[in-house]
Amino acid sequence: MRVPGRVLNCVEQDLKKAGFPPLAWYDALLELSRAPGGGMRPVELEKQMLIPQYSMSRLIDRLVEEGLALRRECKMDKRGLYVEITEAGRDLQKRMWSAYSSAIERHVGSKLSDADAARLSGLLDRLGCSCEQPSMTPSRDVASVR
Amino acid sequence: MRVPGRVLNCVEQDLKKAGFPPLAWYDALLELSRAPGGGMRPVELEKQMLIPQYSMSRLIDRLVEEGLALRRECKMDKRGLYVEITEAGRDLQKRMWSAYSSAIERHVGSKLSDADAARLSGLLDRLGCSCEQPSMTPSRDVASVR
DNA sequence: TCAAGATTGATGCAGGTGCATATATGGTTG
DNA sequence: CAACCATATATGCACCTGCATCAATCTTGA
Repeated sequence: MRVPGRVLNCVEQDLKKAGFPPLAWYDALLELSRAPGGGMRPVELEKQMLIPQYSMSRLIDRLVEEGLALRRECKMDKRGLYVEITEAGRDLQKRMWSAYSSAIERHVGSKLSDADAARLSGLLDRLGCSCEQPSMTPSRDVASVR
Repeated sequence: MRVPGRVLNCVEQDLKKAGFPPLAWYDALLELSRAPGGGMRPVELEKQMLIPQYSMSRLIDRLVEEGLALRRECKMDKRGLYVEITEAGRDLQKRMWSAYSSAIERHVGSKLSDADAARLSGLLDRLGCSCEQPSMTPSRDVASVR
């Protein structure tokens, strides 16, 4: 049970040693860079990355502080906002990928054949279903269907 | 990569909902309960659990605070100490096991056949090797073999 | 034997995370 | 359209973690 966490941790360490921010930053920047127009709603990002709402809020804080993304108002829904990746953000994402990919190769790729990696991935997929994040909404009593 | 962490997290949540402390407490109590005389050195525990030294130091703090273990002086090596599990500790470990095992069944066992679980375990084992914890000791230049 | 270095364990501090809750806006229903 | 509930995001607080470092005690080599 502890192995995957440690492997992921090793990858994070490699990134840190290379002077890069945590993997969560990469994930967010990657999602944003793929979004049409380079922007999306925090809620979307949360769902993609499967992290809790407050965690996303703070991640965005940090990205914005570092000039990697910016918050724009959302005209469709005034409760929300759009997060938009900046050029600096796109650039960092690309530079991180080189360190990230070599870390993956070092800690995973070099230890598993492609076939084994596929088997592992398949087995883990079966574990993953129905393992939801608390979603942070009290989500009242689901008993009554209205 | 994120699936195993989330599964482990689900198990932790189940334990918490049942009013139990974190899994790390269980692991430590289990190791201690198996030690001859119910006691061992923190350094040993660290190696077993693969957690950093300061983390173990604080885990012991908490176990002792809760009366689950106690620190005894180590006559062989006055730098160190012995951690000894108490009756309350043994009792908690046993009670946690029932919640723990059913959580494992719910989040893992029910999703994988025994054969698949064995396959998964085998694949993960291959990833695990050489993925060491920083061991917290500056561990000078390993270059010179003396 | 003694100084230099290694090992054991603890801890102050900065930063991250979860929980609960706040604020603002949207949606629905009677 | 008013009262209510839902959704989107932010934040105060307590706790946990990692890092760096400390003090005390071994160990070793000259």
